[in-house]
Amino acid sequence: MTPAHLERSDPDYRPADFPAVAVTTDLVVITIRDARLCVLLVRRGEKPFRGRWALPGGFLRPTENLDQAAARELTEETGVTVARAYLEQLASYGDPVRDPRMRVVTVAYLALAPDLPAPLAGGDATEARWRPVEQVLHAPAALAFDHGRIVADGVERSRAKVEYTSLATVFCPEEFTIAELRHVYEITWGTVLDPRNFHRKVTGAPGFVEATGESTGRGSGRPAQLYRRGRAQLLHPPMLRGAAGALS
Amino acid sequence: MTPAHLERSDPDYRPADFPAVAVTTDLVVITIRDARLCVLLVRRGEKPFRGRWALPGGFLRPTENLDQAAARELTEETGVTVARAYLEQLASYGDPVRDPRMRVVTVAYLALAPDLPAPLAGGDATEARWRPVEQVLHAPAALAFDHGRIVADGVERSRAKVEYTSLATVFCPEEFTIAELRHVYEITWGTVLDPRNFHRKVTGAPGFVEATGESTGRGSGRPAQLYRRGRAQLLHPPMLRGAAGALS
DNA sequence: CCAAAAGTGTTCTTACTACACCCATGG
DNA sequence: CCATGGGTGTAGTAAGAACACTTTTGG
Repeated sequence: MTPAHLERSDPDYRPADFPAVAVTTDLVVITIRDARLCVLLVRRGEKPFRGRWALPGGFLRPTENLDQAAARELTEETGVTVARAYLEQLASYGDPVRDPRMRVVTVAYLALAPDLPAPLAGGDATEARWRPVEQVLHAPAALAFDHGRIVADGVERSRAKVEYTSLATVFCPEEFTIAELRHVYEITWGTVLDPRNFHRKVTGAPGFVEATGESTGRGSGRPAQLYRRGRAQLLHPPMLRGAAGALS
Repeated sequence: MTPAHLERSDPDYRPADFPAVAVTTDLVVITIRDARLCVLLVRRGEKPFRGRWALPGGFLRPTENLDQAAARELTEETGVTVARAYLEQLASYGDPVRDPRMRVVTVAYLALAPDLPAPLAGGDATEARWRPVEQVLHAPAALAFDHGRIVADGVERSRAKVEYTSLATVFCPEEFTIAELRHVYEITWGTVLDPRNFHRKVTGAPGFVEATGESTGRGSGRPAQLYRRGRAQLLHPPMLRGAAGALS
């Protein structure tokens, strides 16, 4: 078989005729701020949808793959490195009329990050801001393009993933208490969990969290132990959010 | 705000300069044949990778969205309509050198279908065939492009989805016995399940299956009741495949 | 001492496991 | 009658739900 680099240089190998498409990556960056699930939005400085809020994103560059493009956008928009956050591909969106200029297919990524300093403005965004996801879910058409739908998909994925993975810890600082971790679940799901059963479940799940030995005295009441995230990626059995597991 | 059709015709609105990308959809069509999980492959009639086995797929057309492109490919390659099968977006793959001709981003779809007549050849495929997924997972590099990786991702998604959805029924004919449904799980997961507990769990899960009242006498032993798939999409609680739930 | 939050012990209940047992048909 | 697979009953066990109770701090 002919090596790839030879084939690439041979013009006969080009596909006959294909529709011109632009590919972008868009980011659904989710964090917890002021006890609310928030998503990062930027205000568009260009047409179309100039002045409307949209997801951060941009065109795929020639030499980078999809994951690299998303990681680059994340760092550009938030200053956060991939090491400190979590990034995974969400889904692709390619309705023919989703962008009025031309055919654009976007590969959306979901990023989960701890509470961050105020977001950076940059690129074609005149402004950047954290917005509570409830506002977006309630009025998805307020965002540019189909970004309201993408945010909804990202939030749904987040809510599902914290159930059976240890991802809830990426919303917490480096060291955190069990109560702080519980608040992450309560905010993500909009439920109230029993602190006592939650504590037992989290500390009993091997590799979920590991104690630092330190404790914190902030606030009233008995000081809480501090924990770091453990090595486990998956939770067996998962956390439960439904009728069961939640307080009535 | 300016209507979309006006913006589209205004050349000022075009993005300055974006890399030329071709977008394709590829299908991971999975079925059960001869008690094995099988994936549909086509033999390539064109360079690159001429003569190698690959996933069915093709270029996105100007007026269709991603789901429509995948549904069209599915019907073209298998003759199966979307109504009879299950189709969902799997993931997108966009490594810069995954196609030696040019930059190609593919949006892969996962299709689950009941046992089908011999697949159709068509398009640029000289031949089409069902191949046991184990062969592909064992030697992913035997397929063209990165299709081995895509198949692996599709199989993993299938195995996970039958756990908490009622999707296993799409592998069965219109009417099926509980034992046939159990075989779907056993083949998908490569485990052996207790027939008695499986029967109770499936018939006890509301909306999973509904009895037709008919029964079948094929084979020896007591005739089995026939069931149709129910309306439920999700299984609460899920089927279990791990150490628990399987026979030793 | 009291309020407040952290953390433990214990009972109740659900749901899965394992397996004995009965049912209905073909040969 | 026996073999074969379909289907039910039931005791044992793992894990969640609910909640009483103890611990440790600040005021």
